[in-house]
Amino acid sequence: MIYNIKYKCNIKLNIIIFHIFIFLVYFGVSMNALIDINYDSEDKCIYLYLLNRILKDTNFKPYFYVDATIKEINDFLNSDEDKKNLLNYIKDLETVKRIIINSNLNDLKNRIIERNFTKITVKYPKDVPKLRVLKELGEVYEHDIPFTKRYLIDNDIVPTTYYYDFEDETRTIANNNLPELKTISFDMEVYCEGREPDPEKNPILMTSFCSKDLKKVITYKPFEHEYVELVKDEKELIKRTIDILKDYDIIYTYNGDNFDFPYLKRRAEHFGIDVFFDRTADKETEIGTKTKTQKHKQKIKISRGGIHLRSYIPGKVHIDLYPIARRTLNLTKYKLEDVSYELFGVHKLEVGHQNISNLWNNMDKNLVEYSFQDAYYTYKIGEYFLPLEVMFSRIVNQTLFEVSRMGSSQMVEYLLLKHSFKNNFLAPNKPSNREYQKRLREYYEGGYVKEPIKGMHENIVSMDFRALYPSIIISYNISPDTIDCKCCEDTSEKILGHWFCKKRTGLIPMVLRNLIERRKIIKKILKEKSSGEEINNKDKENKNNENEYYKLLNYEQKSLKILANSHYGYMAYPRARWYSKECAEIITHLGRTYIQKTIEEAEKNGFKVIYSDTDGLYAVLNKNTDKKTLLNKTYEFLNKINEKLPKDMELEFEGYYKRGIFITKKRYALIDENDKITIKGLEFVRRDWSNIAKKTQKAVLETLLKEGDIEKAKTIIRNTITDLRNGKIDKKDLIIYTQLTKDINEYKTTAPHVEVAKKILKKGGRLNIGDVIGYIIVSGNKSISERATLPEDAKDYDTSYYIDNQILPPVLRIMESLGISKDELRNIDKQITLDGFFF
DNA sequence: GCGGACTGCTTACCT
DNA sequence: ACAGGTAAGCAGTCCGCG
Repeated sequence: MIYNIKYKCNIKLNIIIFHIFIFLVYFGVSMNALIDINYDSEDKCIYLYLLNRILKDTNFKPYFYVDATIKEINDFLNSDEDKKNLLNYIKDLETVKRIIINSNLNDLKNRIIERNFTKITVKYPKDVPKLRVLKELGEVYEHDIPFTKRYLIDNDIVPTTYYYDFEDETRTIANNNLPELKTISFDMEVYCEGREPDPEKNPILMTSFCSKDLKKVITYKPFEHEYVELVKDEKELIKRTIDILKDYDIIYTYNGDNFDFPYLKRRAEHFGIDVFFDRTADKETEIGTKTKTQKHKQKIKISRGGIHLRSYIPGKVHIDLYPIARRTLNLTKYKLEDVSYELFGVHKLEVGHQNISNLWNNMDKNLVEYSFQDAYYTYKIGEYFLPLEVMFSRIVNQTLFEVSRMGSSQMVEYLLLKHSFKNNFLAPNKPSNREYQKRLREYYEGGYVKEPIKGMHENIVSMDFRALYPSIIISYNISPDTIDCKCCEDTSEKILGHWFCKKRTGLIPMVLRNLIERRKIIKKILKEKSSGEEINNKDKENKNNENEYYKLLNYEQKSLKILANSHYGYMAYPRARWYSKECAEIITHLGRTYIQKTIEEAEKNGFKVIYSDTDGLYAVLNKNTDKKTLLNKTYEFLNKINEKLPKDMELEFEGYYKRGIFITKKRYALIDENDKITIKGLEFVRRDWSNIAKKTQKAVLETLLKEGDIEKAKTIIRNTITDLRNGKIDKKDLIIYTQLTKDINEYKTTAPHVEVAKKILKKGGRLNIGDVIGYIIVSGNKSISERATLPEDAKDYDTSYYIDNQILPPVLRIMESLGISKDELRNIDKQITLDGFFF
């Protein structure tokens, strides 16, 4: 009820805010949101890129901390002539009180200590590394936080969020809306002859764009296609491309980080064109003084970030959707075509890279259509992923550009850095390489997995702990800054010999509680909404605004969940600043204790627990229990358990299933009342099995789960084998996909996908770590690896390999779990041999 | 010398 | 470039048999 009132207020408030907004716009003051931030080393200042304005800040200076007194620092720097030079870089030395975490658990001093450090403020970001020699005096802290990220943390600016008046110091957030960003997708076709295109030689043929109100393909050959804009030559094409992109805030690409932008830049340089993306309408304002200055130059920067490139344009948000798709979706492969099929169920036009030069030479307008479709789907995928990325950007407090390139551990780290700053902590340093190596060798036990009772079960219920690890962290206040605190040594219960502070909430539990509480509120609002959906009868426009509002809440809720679930893994991540193996170990230990206790209790209450993994379990009651009794007993049991659990922990009802087949740990299949089948771990869900093997397994499972008909299952297997023998199987269904997880030279063993990778390289192709390789096993008597062949080169396929190594093992494992003897199964194949004989 | 058992490396899944 | 737990395939080696 309370939330219902709140939600109604929100809607009213939104309307009021909207009117205020109109009022402010009218009188020349408008809400604004930050979309990017950049430090310009020529102008020596921070540029804040707002929606339609650039602000300049020359006041904020880089700084870091040293564990030494000002006098010690001065003496040190004056000790010889070389060091004296360093004094020039220092703008200010100041003694400040900060809280530091003592991470040495053998040291029985207090876990956290508040004491003096020297804050060293320098003139320019590049001066910080020069002054790192001060570590000879004492530990240096927060010296490696990038300046622009530091700016956002210290000034508490939430990117991609509307403020009433951005230039007002109090900076009040106006609403939850997505900023009105002008978004465009961009894609490029390049001339290539089978090999990887070379930017020194191969020209750009066309560039395509798609946005809300623009569909365009620029090229310099008169193709007949409605979207074509004809220019004189490649040089004009590049100029025009830059010109179009200038006026957008967000540029979506698919692999633009590593291909499109680096290539565009190289070609532009080749023609002597400057790759500047200044927006024509931009005005620059000095913070505080509000004086207009000269137009700013937004030049593209291609930098190296680990093994990958990053293509950054100051003031714009380049979102490369490829890495986002890789980590957000679980697919067999990740070409643009695969991702658009997954998200929209449509097959886009494909031409294959090797054919591009042909289509170009023949002036085939399919090339234009293909190119445009690339841009079109890139745009659609971009719009699909954007809201979630915006939410991450707001919660983590970093720009869209950065956040869209971060893994979850990095997001957690920036979230913690922000709260660490707010609470006057000094952030722990990243581990040295030596420390990293040491951490890599530290092992600890994870979740508990119960050996399943193999075979078919009926009337199954599943229950699981809601956010097990996060709730344990909060309940026990587990954090590197609360473990083994001096103040609670005598009063706390010991877990694996450790204990946690009872007087002060730790950094990680604090952050987690924030995330979880916010998510609870959102979930409640969304629940109220869906239950009140029919009753509400408002006019259309209001309804649309409302839906938008709820959609965003749903994205926020999702991002909160992802971030909350990443904290446990973060603490065990060897490169983490707030690394604590002890904390991680205790979390999993408590997790094991809780699930094992729950299993025990379930058994005591008449349940038979079929299977359990980490935070949940599947159970059945006696054979003849009907569904209603089962569910009643389950809820009764849940109540009983939840009464005993800490208040932040909860065992939840997950689902009811008619039937389930359990094969081994982590491998099982279930069917619910609506005949919806869930398959876990089996070959069907793995990419490194041929489609024919997966399809057969799925069909067998379906028959067994729906009808329990073993004979019918055998027939399916028999038919597939016959089809294989008769060569009736589509080539596509024979391809096996395997990911390349390291450099080709680092493999210690021969493996099919590695051998195929070598063949690709020989043909002049290029491969990256992470690429997925598809291959078919062709006939012959050499090893499987030697017979693994690129699908386009495969002339036939090895029937017996596909029968014995692909079709049979996955289905036979299922049949065996049902207690069918090996002898009986052998007959399946024999009968076919006979069939073949008689034909 | 032969063939199954075992081992190490590798991948992709589950939570 | 978030964790550990797990099954399973392929290549290569071991090992018992005779």
